[in-house]
Amino acid sequence: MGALPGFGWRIGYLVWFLLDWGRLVSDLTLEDIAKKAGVSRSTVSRVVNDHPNVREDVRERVKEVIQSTGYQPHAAARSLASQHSWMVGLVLPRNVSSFFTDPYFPRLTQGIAQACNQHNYTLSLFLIGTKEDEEKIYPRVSRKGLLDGVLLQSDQIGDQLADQLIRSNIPLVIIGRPFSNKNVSYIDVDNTNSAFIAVSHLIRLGYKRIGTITGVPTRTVSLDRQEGYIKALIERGRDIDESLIVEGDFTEAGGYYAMQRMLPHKPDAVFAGSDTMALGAMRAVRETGLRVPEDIAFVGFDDLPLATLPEPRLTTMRQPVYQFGIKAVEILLDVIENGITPPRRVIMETELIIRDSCGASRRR
Amino acid sequence: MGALPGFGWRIGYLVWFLLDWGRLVSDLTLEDIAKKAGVSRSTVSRVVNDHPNVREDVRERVKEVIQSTGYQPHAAARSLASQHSWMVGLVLPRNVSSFFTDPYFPRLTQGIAQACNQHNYTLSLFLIGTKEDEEKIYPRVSRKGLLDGVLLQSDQIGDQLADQLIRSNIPLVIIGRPFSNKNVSYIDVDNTNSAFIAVSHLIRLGYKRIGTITGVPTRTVSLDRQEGYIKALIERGRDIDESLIVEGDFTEAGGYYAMQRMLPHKPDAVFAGSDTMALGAMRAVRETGLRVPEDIAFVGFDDLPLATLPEPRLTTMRQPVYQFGIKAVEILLDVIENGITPPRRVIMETELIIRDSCGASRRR
DNA sequence: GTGAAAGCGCTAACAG
DNA sequence: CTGTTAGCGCTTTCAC
Repeated sequence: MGALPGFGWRIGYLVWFLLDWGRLVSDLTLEDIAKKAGVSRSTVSRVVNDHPNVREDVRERVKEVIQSTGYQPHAAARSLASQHSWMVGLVLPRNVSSFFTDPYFPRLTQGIAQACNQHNYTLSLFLIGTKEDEEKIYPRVSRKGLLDGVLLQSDQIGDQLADQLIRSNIPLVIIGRPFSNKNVSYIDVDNTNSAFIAVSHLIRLGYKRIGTITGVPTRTVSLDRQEGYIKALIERGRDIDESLIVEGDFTEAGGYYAMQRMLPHKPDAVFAGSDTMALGAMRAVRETGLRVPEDIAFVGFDDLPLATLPEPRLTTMRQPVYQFGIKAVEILLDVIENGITPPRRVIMETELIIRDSCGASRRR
Repeated sequence: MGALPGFGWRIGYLVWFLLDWGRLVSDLTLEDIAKKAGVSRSTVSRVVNDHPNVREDVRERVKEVIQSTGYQPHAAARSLASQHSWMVGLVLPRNVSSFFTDPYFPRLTQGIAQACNQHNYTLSLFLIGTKEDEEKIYPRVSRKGLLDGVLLQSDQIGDQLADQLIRSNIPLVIIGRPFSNKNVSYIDVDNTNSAFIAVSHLIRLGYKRIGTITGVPTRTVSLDRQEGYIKALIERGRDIDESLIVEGDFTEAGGYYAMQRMLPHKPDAVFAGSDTMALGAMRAVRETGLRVPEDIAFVGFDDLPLATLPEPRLTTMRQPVYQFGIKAVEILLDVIENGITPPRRVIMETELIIRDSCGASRRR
């Protein structure tokens, strides 16, 4: 080919044509850049990856060529050669029927996405919608050469995926307290203690018949918060009235119906397992003509933006949902990049935000 | 090495040790499977990819080996060789401050994720959080060898990313009506006509001072719905009262404040640009002691689950948000797999869902 | 500091 | 129908 200058010229012509034309603007390879900069592939690779061993002027020259051509390394090629994809997966389970009903998950996702942006990782989202999805999820997530690590929202009891992922040894951080796995990194708040504090607050305000709306009983978050509720009552020598413990499902509607079931048992205060359920419950209360907090006081959990909106602003246990996401990614990347082995448990702080719905101001 | 049987044995030993041990369970390559099945790499590749040209019994044998070893092809290697990653990106812009406030986006995302699962594509999520993200987003999304195509929620005026992506020639489907680009595939509803119908409904019910809460004026969806509102009024010979057109931002709080600004101008009905804003607006109305729909009637837009919850159930223009996601993926995969070139525009159907907030029942 | 060379694990002609 | 042979574009020793 070197013997055919005319041919070489035609190639050049073709390339520039394509360069001006769109799609192929950057269909250049390391090789091409190397040629243009008068160095070898290795050197270009080094400057692309910020390796130290490159003379400063050479580095500059190469960088200029990269700039002017808009060269970008081929993601798959790089992954294959380096065994590192710079991608992490976020897996959200099926039971999360509340995914688009409860702002919790969007908020969490936002935090995670933000952290991924910051660290230049690509985020893959695995939403498990159907039972079939659930069965096919493991191979999809664990496929070799796809993800460097995975974030799994999993506090479901008997979560198979969590077990499989742990066994697979892929870097993993669980969001929420896993039910039965001891040897995983996870991030959570102390739900039991937080609930304890929330309910104690209601007790201190003098309420006598304090009920609770729990989440689905298949998640540790529900169990933990319920446990905190019970502990708080017992610590003050109160009896536990089963009729004041009703089950919701973390949705607004769930809170609404749960409250309808609780109302006949005359609670004077309610600790709801989430803000969204608290909102639904308060709606049920209003519909019967009762007032919040005068007739029934409320404390929620989450402190999502919606908590401050409705008329009696919601007293609630704030948990740093967005920060969950940020932190979870940080832990995961630490494992990925530094191979930290011992599982880490991170418990984030919660804070009781006292507003109107608990009646604190009027009870003073 | 063939001359050192002892060494070979040790290798075998090592492999089985690892096989039992977790992470490396599937760190087998095509080559390994080929060896175990007594065929060549190509043949294994063929059965993995369901190519027809494989004898039935050979196919069975290979499949068995694959089953028993839990072999999975290496994603990056496959992408590199086939120039096809089986990944699509979903890009959600920054202006979508409402991402975790308005259930619209979670719902859309769900539809997209569902469709990706179905078609065995991996979904990557790009949430643009900060201005910096915005600047770095194009190279990240367009990186060679990463995505087969991208879904872009873009009806922002002057969306640079959309322009860049179009020029890059990567398969692209835009969700929403792009402001200035003619040559793209996109999927949307007819917002103008839908708003027209919604407002006409209010006119027909006899309301005289019909206001509207618009979305941010930088999105076509806001402009289109406002246009429909104006057209409906003009068609009936009504004057346009500027004081009855107020701007929200697609959040509950935005609707609330917008309504507070509109209230002094005494509307008797309101067309809100989204359900979420309608909810906020209705809250503002309630707080002043006025009733919905007796004093002020409402029609919303979206028909997200929350529309049916509050006391006067919301009359609203239903748009098939989840279906958007499904359909958008289908179009995108069509382009990816069949290289359909001419841009496609898909306009989905809307439907006016009449409930209580418009006062239809009492006006009859 | 820099380049040559050997893969990473797979797909896809091309022979046979 | 099956195996051989080239790569896909990049990283990474290993010499120099």
